[in-house]
Amino acid sequence: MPGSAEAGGLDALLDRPVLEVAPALLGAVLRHETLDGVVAVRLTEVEAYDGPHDPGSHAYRGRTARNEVMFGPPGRLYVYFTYGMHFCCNVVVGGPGDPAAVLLRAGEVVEGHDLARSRRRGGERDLARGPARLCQALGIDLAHNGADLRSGPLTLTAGEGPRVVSTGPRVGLRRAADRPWRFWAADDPSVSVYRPAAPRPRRRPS
DNA sequence: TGGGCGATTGGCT
DNA sequence: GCCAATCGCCCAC
Repeated sequence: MPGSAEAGGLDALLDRPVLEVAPALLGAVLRHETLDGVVAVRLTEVEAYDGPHDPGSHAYRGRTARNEVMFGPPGRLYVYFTYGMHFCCNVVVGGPGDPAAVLLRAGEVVEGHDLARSRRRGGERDLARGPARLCQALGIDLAHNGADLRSGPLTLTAGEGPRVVSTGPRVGLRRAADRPWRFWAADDPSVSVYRPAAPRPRRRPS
């Protein structure tokens, strides 16, 4: 099946254009081991952010303290804090100086259900349904920004992807909202709900 | 140096 | 469907 990758093939997987990497990450498993135990999530929804060419990317306006990790080597986790209360995480793609990344938007908990539930409110289906929920279920925060996903407490393992991959516009973006760079496993209940960006109120409706 | 706004979520109408 | 929570980032002044 096209796009499928074997476990351990992470480096080969990430060494491709981000628009190819993103759908290929569907089915991959992100696993986090802490003192509390282990939670692992099989990815069912991701979004591609194409560095300097993409007005929707954090890296569009160049290197800053926040997006530093995006400019580093691939295979690391880029974590950012948003809305004053949530964390979201990305897999860094592309070589140094090419700040592409794949936002991990949703997944299905495949290991550590009890621990994930203790970190989150809500039912099984909602445990990792949405980028901030996924981070919460896995216990990911800013302390994990820049973490190497090949070894250590956080690992990403390529896996078999879904039979059908759907594509559509990314969620919540005002800029470049038309680019269909969101990828998800068709008919998977753990995929998050699409919400277009809230339109900015007109300053002076004249 | 100030202020608008965000790759969101959950609670309430 | 609507909206508050909540604060760091970043651009404009």
